[in-house]
Amino acid sequence: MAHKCFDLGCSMHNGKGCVSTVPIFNHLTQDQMDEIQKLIVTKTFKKGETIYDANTKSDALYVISRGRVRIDRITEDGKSQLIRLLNPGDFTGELSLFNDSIHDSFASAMMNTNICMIKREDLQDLLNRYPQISLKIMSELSKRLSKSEEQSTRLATQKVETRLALYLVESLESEQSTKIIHLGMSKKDLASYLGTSPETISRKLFEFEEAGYIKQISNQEIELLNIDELLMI
Amino acid sequence: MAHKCFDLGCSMHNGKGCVSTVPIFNHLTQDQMDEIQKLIVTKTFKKGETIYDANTKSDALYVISRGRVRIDRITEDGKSQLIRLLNPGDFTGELSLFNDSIHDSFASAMMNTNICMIKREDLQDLLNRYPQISLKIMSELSKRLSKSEEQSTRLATQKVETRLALYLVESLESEQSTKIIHLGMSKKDLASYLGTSPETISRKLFEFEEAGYIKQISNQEIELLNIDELLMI
DNA sequence: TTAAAAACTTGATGTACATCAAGGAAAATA
DNA sequence: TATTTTCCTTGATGTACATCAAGTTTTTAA
Repeated sequence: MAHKCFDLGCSMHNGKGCVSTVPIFNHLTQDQMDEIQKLIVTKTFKKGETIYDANTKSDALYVISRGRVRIDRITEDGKSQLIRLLNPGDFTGELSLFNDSIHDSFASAMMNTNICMIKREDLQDLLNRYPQISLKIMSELSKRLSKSEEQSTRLATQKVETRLALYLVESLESEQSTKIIHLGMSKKDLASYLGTSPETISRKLFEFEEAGYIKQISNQEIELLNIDELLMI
Repeated sequence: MAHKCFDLGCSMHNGKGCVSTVPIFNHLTQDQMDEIQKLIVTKTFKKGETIYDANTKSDALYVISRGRVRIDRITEDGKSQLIRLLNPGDFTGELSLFNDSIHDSFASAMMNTNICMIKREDLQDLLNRYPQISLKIMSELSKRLSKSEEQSTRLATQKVETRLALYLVESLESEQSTKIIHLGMSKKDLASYLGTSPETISRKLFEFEEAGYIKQISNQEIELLNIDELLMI
């Protein structure tokens, strides 16, 4: 489970750089991690800055070291959807890395963010020498594929209400004991992610609150009062 | 580009088995392919038979050798969606293979189908010795991820009309010269895949035909008459 | 600290699409 | 070939949700 990093005070930065903290590398020996660290270029992005654009062909693996990154997709006719949020330890850039293809989405920093970049050739070399890294990447890619397909199925078959309720409950799972979830994004972005409009999010949350299922504490904080009922929607 | 195999007369079967025909293995030397072939168990499934179920934990990679396979996802409340069709050369099973996780979807044969199966331990061993195979798998997984995210974005932002038009045009790309596409599935299944109802598919195709964009030749064959207009929808 | 810009809420209205129903066509099975 | 089953079509009706609009609050930036 990736360590969540919602505010600027939080940091995974340490003397060793980011290799030792990310799941795809931190299972290696110290010597191997030191070797990889030398190949890494760390870049800092300010809030709102673009990390890569759709239709560009940047050959690198991007690993989030500190901060938070959003991935958006643009349709043929200019609409956009938020498809993923990346927290420290997560990576992106795989499509243009393994496919001689251009990026099909764009990545931007949601707060001040540090990113570790490894060039395509360097990574290929690592993958050839340490097959374990490939296994980690395949594990991560297949998990993401599964989540993405689940999202498709929900968009295809469920009402907004249901998608929202499931989203709330699943957000809780990462933070234990307390029943307060931090959306970590605006409701406008949540609407985009769930394939609906901000107005509908607003109204549905109001309905949930009226029914006693949740309590809206602040714009991005929600307390879940009745998880069982939420799951029944 | 995978060789498409729509009817029973078509076959990729040959004396060497399926290793030499599938993209994730056919770049290896003959000796290596022969070695892999020995690890493979070939299974035959009749039309309609289940290959694996959701919630089972079968540790194998499934590579389609001959025939056609569908992957469906079931939601918490019992609705289902067709999410992928597999043709010869395609593989599945990766989630439970790389993650100690159970299948989150189920696979069934759409026609009589031959499948090559490799056990988890055997594959892990191969991946350790031939890192090239991992690269092919990562390439394939990231392409599928990209397609799945694109599908999400379309479901989230586009009208049924648009999704259908795009589907028709993109179906053509695999078959050159002629402008006739073979759906390869019932309209009921197409509706499920596109996140709509069979009735709506029926009506939209009728509208496309009325507008002169397409001609419905038979239930699963459609001639595209005006691709540019279809892309403008 | 104040001004400006986003984000959020709530109401009113419209529409794309689901669902139900029932007859007809095609496909599967015996 | 006959018979059953599944699939497809077309109409009628209902609804979940988008969109527009305008006021309000929160956040950001100067």
